[in-house]
Amino acid sequence: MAKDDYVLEGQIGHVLRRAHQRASAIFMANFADHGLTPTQFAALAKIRDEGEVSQNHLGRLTAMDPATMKGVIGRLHKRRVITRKADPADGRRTLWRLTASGVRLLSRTVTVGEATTDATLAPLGPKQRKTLLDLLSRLT
Amino acid sequence: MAKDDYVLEGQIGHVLRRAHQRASAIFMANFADHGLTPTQFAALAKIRDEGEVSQNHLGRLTAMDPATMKGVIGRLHKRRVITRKADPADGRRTLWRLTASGVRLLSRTVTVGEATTDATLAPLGPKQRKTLLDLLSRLT
DNA sequence: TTTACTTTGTTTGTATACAAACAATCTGGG
DNA sequence: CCCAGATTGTTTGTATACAAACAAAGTAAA
Repeated sequence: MAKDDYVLEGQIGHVLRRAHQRASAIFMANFADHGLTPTQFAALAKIRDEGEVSQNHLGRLTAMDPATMKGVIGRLHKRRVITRKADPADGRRTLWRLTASGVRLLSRTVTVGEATTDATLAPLGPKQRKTLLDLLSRLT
Repeated sequence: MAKDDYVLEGQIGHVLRRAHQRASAIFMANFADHGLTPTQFAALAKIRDEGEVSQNHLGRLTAMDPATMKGVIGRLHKRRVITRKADPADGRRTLWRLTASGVRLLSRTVTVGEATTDATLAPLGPKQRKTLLDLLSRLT
């Protein structure tokens, strides 16, 4: 194998980047009416799961950098779908929770999220979908 | 299945995002000495494959938006690993090719790229790697 | 040839994504 | 109690990523 036989399309990083691009595009198309990005939706869903959660902890749950999390939280807050509260037990923490509007937005979009996964995985059969999810999870 | 049974970890978009994050992190660690990002490396490799290529066409080959391509090209140009040339046959086009320095940089890093793919796929066996690549390719 | 459409590259604006440095706060060990 | 070290959130800077709007240049059809 010569040094210059490098084929971009065989590199897992490149293939992952393209697959993620495609998934994001489908997501954005499906959520256009709701004005939510994939990370914003992920944050909303996790906040609901937790009920109340600090900014950094939410970042860990959704795999977002603290700096990235700040931006995502800021935009959700500006839209009034989440509210902040000081943590009485820890002066450093800000606790976030859904507003009534946020609860409505989320319950309105959960099915859209599922449709998005379905559309993204459309080229694969049920067994292959499971295999893909499984293999991808193992990379983490 | 109730509306609020949405599990973030089962959404293909989220799983792809995390896998891509991990692959990028491994790439950046491996290429730290060479100061190349995944997209910059992809662009270099494709320019070498093509010999000479226009900016937009390179973008299609590497799956990059024209606006994104401009930034990537600009940074590679600033580093003097690629040079521009007007296309004599089409006044709109800018043709890009590797400089001698770019050729050296690429031949020095091809093995690093392969090591990166290998490290990223480390949790999987040979057969599983092939399956993953195949399934991901089909999503595109 | 003239007009309509397309392609190429640029610019602006928004949204991740992360490194690095920082202040405020909390925790555990002595 | 005190202090070293860790955690939380912020800020700055760099690098994708893409929508939208645009000017310049090419193409094809009438």
